[in-house]
Amino acid sequence: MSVEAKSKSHSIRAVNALRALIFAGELPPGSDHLESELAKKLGMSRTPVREATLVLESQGLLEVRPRKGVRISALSADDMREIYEVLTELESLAASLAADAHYSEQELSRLKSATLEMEASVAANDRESWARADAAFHDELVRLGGNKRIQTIVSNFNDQVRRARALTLHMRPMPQKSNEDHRALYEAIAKGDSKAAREIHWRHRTEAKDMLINLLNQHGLRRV
Amino acid sequence: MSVEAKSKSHSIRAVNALRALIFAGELPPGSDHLESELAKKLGMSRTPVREATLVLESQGLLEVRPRKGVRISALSADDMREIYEVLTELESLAASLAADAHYSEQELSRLKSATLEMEASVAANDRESWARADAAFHDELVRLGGNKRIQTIVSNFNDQVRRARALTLHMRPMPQKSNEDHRALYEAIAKGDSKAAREIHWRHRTEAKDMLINLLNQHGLRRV
DNA sequence: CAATTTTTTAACGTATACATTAATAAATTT
DNA sequence: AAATTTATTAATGTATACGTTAAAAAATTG
Repeated sequence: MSVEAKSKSHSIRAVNALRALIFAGELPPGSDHLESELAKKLGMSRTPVREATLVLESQGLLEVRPRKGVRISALSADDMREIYEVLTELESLAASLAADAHYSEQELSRLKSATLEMEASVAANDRESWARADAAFHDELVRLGGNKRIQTIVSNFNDQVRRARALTLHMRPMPQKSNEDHRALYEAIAKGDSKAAREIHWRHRTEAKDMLINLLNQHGLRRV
Repeated sequence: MSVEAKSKSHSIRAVNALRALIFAGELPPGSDHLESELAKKLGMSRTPVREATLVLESQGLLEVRPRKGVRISALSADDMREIYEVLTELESLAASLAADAHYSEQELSRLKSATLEMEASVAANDRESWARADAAFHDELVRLGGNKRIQTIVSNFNDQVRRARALTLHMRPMPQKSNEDHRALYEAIAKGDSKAAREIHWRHRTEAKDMLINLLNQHGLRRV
């Protein structure tokens, strides 16, 4: 039995299933879908589907447009800039908080191992594996920050830009510089230097934002 | 006919009505309420009420606890710290963005008038009026930042700490220093000095956070 | 034929009936 | 009487019926 099928309610299963369909590109950005279609596709009635769409709308993944169906969100370069501005700021805060927490090496081990994985991935020229380690690094960073609100917001926003990241992953040069940033950030956190941690990550994210937006523009990806 | 009654759907009216009941303290923090009770109170069926509770849950105002009713969120001092950390960071970013936008005096007029109102309120020893002007100032600041995502998050978080602010409004000394901060921030934005704008507002919010948390602790307000 | 009005259609919003299931109470056992 | 099992209750989760209403299609008018 799949994980989804174990979920208590159809409503929760609908949220997970719709997210999965969106991330898989089966419900592409900008496309419209009637409640009844989605209900049929998910094998349930409209009620739990409606509830799921409200939740996903509040997370910015789609928009409920009465009588026109739900529209899967399509982000412009400007939307991307807005989201990255917030991600930059909140992750930098998390980095600063993590440094102030004075974690032991033991407690920072997952952060460390993510940096090692990234370095190995770059050496092996494996972008997919690098992207997974990069995501793990950022997740762990935010977790170490210890602020649950930041975790929730960052998680939502990462969902929203997931497609754009996937699209541009193979357009980028191998992230050599990025790995140096991660290592420097790790050191700052281990030393408890919150000011440095904040600044290193802020620059790191700002550069990533500019890179992403330039790539989208260069490749004529108006909305993703 | 009231504004709420004009709203298209019962579902939207339920969201507004429940928010109003929460802010008015009629649904106090920590209290539980069955869907059917709320439906009866709002004069509609459970369906739109359920939809409203899902929306409000995603905004952090309540928690849906199956078979135990919805529980109105009660924030601890630590929750408050988390929320203020995020508010501090995002409003500071908004201040920085506003400065970078190089607005004209005309465009900054509402920000200016809010500072004047605050000064008049302090002179008149009128805390309620000061609080309204302060809220207007912060709203306008975030609006001038121009980032819609920041506006949404800040608005949600302000809703969550609204009760705590109201509770502590009359425990505070008259906000003399606060007005000086606002004036300095206005000047920094008018000059286009984004670094100063960010730092001034960051300190301002950090001090407000410490003040609020101290007041809650001193007065034994464990959860609000 | 264009513009307007009327009619039709169908998607949504809501109420309601019912199935499900967690929590409680009652009964039974030890 | 305590512990366990069984039965009951009631709140939720879901499906469905139906009224409402926006959009589309058809009919009418100028």
